[in-house]
This record gives sequence, structure tokens and C-alpha cells, in this order.
Amino acid sequence: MAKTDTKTRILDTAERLFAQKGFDAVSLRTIIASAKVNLAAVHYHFGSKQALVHAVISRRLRPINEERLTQLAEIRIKAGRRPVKLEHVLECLFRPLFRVQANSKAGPTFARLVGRVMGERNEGLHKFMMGELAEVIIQFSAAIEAALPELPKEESDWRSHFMAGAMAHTLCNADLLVRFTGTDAGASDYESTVRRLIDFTAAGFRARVSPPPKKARAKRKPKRT
Amino acid sequence: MAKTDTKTRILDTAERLFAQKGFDAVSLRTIIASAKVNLAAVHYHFGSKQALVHAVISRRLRPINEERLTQLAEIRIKAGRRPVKLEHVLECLFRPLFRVQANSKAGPTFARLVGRVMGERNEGLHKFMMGELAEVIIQFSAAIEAALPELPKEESDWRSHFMAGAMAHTLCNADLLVRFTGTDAGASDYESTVRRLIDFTAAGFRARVSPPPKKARAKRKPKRT
DNA sequence: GCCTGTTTCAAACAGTCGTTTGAATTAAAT
DNA sequence: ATTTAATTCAAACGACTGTTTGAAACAGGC
Repeated sequence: MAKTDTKTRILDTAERLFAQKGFDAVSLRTIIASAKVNLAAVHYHFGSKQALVHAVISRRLRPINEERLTQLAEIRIKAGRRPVKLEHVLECLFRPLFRVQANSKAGPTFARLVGRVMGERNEGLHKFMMGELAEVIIQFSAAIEAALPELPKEESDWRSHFMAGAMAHTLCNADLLVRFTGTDAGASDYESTVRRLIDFTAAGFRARVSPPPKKARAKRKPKRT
Repeated sequence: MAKTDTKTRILDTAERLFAQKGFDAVSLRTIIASAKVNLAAVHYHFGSKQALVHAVISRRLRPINEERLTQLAEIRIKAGRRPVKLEHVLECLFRPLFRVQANSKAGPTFARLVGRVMGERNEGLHKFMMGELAEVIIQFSAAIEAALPELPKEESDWRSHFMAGAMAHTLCNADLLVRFTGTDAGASDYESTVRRLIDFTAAGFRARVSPPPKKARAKRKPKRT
């Protein structure tokens, strides 16, 4: 077969366009024009646009999540009785996702797409994404808490939230910073990005919890001459 | 005047709906139905939907940015010759923005909206936002670098990027975590959020820069029996 | 050959979108 | 009261959306 499968050509094209412009901003007609297939083919193979979106996401996200969980299980075994190291947990979480940025021949496409999902208000899409990520969230939340036994659970949740934001924003706007700082986006520089993200978030997780502010914090303490 | 100005009623309603569903997801007809004004009133007062979006944003963002710059200038003066403290810089950046979440009578609306903008791929909107934030970005980047003279500029840029992501995501999904962790979103609990965000990002900024990974990290060093 | 099931195709459907129009209404000024 | 400008209104415009339809093209088994 000279030309690739219609179904996969739709998936590939949709993935690329969704990553560039967003899910709602890309119409089915834009996709089918770029993929050179018929409009009805989308509904024949996927049923609806929503289903196509889900298919685009889960095609890549599922293997990524499996790898995440596998690697997490590995470092847990390797750690034995000792507590797992936070940086290793974060690496299991970030690396499999950021690596697709380097692997995808079409350039940074899918990873950005995942970053975009977290900002979507689509409700249905959000539910779907949470379903896909459920196990990952459970396992990694537990691992993070195990790595930071001193940190109150409430703080841990908030900081996971911050981490998710930093990660999503980095995925989504990967190009901006790379162009801005002049770092060459060459091939597998995702390594540096992952390292930087781990440095930042690991330190954030380990931050000392500052006490709640006094109702009126002492703006200027009595001058001590 | 019993009923408020048409122009402001459009602005208020659009702000609320945009924050809930996103800019593209909310049609002008949804807005005018909720605001009880005529459809053409939008174009009469603003010219286009794009212009309305800009008006909604800058109405609140402009005072916020002014306050940010004023407060930053203040702590710089107060610091005198000594370097400004990173936490104080971040506080100037976060607090004015997060406070509108508590002030707005319609609940957390605008702040979430700002968070949403950063995830938009709208191009035009992104340009507009960068214009509004230009001075803030310049001043605060400089302040952060001044507070962390040891940190290479490249790392500083990346970590500002992470910070922006954490902030945007927190603004955008403020409700999620509050509901999840059971923290009461009561009135001015934005204080706690700001404190947590400062703790996290300040530590992230101060993180030690770990060395770039060896090309092939020793997966399994020669077994030493 | 014919037949069966899968896949492609052009065309249309019903609906929504942002925007425009021109007349009707209100407010202000003379 | 009359004239002028500012504002509101219902109605329509053209373009685009996701989805459906029914016939055409194709496949492989017999």
C-alpha cells in the first residue's frame, strides 16, 4: 500500500493541526483538506469530532502513561525499603511525555497538545482526560507523598497543582522560550527541558512551608537605633 | 439611573461568561441574552468581538499591572542598596492579580480569565496580551535577576516560564483544587494561595542547577560482587 | 462471472457564528 | 418645539460548523 491508511492519516493530520491551533479552532474540513480524505470519512472511522479528539489523545497518551507507571514501579523496586527520591519520581512523570516531542518527526506536536488540554474548559474533554490520567495521578501523588513524608498532604496537593501548571505551560509554549533564549530546539534537547523542570519543581516541593501571615504583618518593626 | 450602563453591563457579563467557558466558546448571542441588551449594541460600543475581548481584559488588567509596578518600585526603594528579596518581588507580581478573585462580587471570574488567556493559541490575543504585559515582564524579569545574581540568565528565563505556568494554571482552575482539598474558598483565602505559590516558586527559582546529564548515564555499573 | 461487506465520495442538512443594515427610539441642544 | 446626535432594536447577510444521506467505488470469497 503506497499511501497510508485513511484512518491514520486523519489521526496524524488532526494531531498536527490540533497542536498548532487548538481543538475547537480546527474544523473537520480543515483536517480533511490537509489529509486529502473525504469529509464523511471522519464520521465513518470515528463517529464524531469529539471521538476523533479522544482518539488523537489516547493513541499517544496511553503508551506514555504505561511507561510512566512502569518506570515508577521500577524505581520503587530499586529503592527497596528506602524512600524513593523525589527527583526520580518527577523524572518518571516528565520524561516519557517530553520525549515524544523529540521523537515525533513532525516536530513538537503531541506534547503541546497535551499541554493544551489542561487549559480547555470543554468539560467533556476534561472528564475524558481525567479518566485517562486517573491511575497516573493516584500513583504519582502517592509516590510524591512518600518521597516527602514531612510535607502535609494539603501542601502536597497544591504543589502538585503548581507542578502540573508549570508542566502544561512548558509543553504548550515550548517554542516560545526556545526561540526567545536561543536554545536550539535541536533533536533531543528535551533532555535539558526535563532537567530544568525537575530542578524547579523538586525544589518547589521541598520548599519550607512559610507560616500563615499575621493579620497585620509587622510592616516596620520599632526602629532599633 | 436604575439600570446600569449598557456598555458596562456587556463588559460584566462577557467577563463572567468568558471566565467560565473561554473566549471562543462564548458567542455574542449568549452574552447579549444574559446581559439583556441588543446584539448590535456590542458592535456599536466595541466594534467587534475581538475588541470586546480586549476591552474585558484591559479594563481590569491595566490597574493590576499599575499596582504591580508601583509595589515593585516601592520595595526597590525600601531595599536601598541591598538586593531586593525574591519573595517580595513575587508577592508584588501575584498579590494584585489574585486579589481580584476575592474582591469581585461575582466570585472568582477575572483572574481565571487571565489564566485562560495564556493557554489560548489565538495569536492576535496573544500579541495583545504580550503588549499589555510588556512593561511588567521587563521590570519583573530584571528584579528577579537582581534578586538572584548567581543564577544564569538562561535558567532565570526558563524558571520564569515555569512560574508563569504555575500561576496561570492556578488562576484558571482555582475551583478544582479548592473543592478537592476542601479548603473553603471563603472570601479572602487568596492569601493562602499567594503564600503557597510564593513558597513554591521562590524555592524553584533558588534551586541548584543540576549538571547536564552524561550522554549515557551508567544504567548498571559493572557488578561489584 | 456474481455477490457481500467495507470504504469512499459529492451533496445537502440544520444550526450557529460574527457582522451589517436601516429604521425606530431616546436624549440633548438650540 | 424642532433639530441634531446618540443609542437601541429587529431582521437579515454570508460564511462556517458538525453531521447525515444515499449512491458510487472497491475489496475479497465463492
